[in-house]
Amino acid sequence: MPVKSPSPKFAEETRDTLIQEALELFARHGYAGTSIDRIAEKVNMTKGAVYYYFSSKKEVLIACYQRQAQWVAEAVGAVPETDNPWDDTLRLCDTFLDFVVSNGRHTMPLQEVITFLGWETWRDIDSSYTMGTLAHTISRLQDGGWLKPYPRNLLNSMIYGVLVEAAINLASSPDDYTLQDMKTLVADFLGGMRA
Amino acid sequence: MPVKSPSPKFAEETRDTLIQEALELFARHGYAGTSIDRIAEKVNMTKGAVYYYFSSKKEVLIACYQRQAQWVAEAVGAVPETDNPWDDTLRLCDTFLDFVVSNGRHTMPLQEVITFLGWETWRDIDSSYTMGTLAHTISRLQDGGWLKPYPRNLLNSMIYGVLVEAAINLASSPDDYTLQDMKTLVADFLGGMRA
DNA sequence: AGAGTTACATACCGACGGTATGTATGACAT
DNA sequence: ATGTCATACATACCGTCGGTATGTAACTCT
Repeated sequence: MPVKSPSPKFAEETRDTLIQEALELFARHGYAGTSIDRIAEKVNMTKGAVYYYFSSKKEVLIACYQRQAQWVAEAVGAVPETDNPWDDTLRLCDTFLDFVVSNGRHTMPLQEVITFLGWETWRDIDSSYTMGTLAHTISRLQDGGWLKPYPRNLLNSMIYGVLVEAAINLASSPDDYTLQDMKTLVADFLGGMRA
Repeated sequence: MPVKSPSPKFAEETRDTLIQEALELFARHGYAGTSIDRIAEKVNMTKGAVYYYFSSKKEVLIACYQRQAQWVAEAVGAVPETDNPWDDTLRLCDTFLDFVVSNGRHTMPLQEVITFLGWETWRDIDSSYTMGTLAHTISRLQDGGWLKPYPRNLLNSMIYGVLVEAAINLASSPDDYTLQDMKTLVADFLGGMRA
């Protein structure tokens, strides 16, 4: 069997495609339903190669989720900031839902990531991405006195939680309601917390 | 080795303790972290015995979750119905959160159940228990014109989703906020949907 | 040209989900 | 009393999977 040239350039490339293909398998068949062997097979390698790049299956999941979180964060981070933090927050939520709906087939369900990574690890990763952006907007709301005086962590967790919940429902629902229905409900949810 | 008398009375009893012990192991060590062998060991039996009562590990999970859901449904179903559906709904939510907080150590995280059973199976089970009770209250709200005109399934899914999200956060949060904080937020969430 | 590092492949282990089969026990019909 | 049959398990085994240890070809550097 021919082996690729041992240059760090090729190695990074290999690692990159590894993450990409693993993410697709995780998204389609779930974490438990995707074996390392199958990931390796998809990139025409063996299990040993995967374990050369990642020390465990969990590490593969982490890398995949980091990439996924980065995508979401890029979409959400592209929302421009105006002088009205309330409208900014609403647009951020809408953008998040738009992204998840349009990319749902190629992303891993958050609940699964949380289950297999554990709550803390997940939160550590996510706080650098989408949750970070969201927390910033929420801080603007709170500092501007737009919201009732909730504890900060409660706000971040639950607003993000509602968005995640909305995303999951949109992804798995029949055609009982539309994306617009969901956006309206999320907006009303925020409205209920307004000072 | 002595074998128990093959009477259906003993068999039901055995199945019952099997569910009980499995539920405790699932709650403490998670689904993936609990092997059938370990469940069998805890009831002084072997794997074969477990597979006599359940056709798969998933079936064990289903049985355990049904029992857990029944407990929650009993607590939530005990909330009396008054002529004010709004207050009834709020009390139902509070009762749900109370129960989850006080029994959190002995119950399986919902996200894990959803992950391993799949969204549809979970919903099929849950609709007979807590979600059923909740749907009834929500229908009263909607029929009484208390709520904005959302699609029914959207309401049920998201309100329950928020409760589940709240429960998960309460179970895994540090002491950043209190149960009362969470109840206030949930109440405000419902307030945002008021007509 | 030899030594060391890189980028994999190969072979193997233990744990686990699941299955097939054996078997002691009691119920029941004769 | 005895044979038959279902019950309630135990035992033994298989395939898969996560993980590890080791081998090895290719390239780099001296």
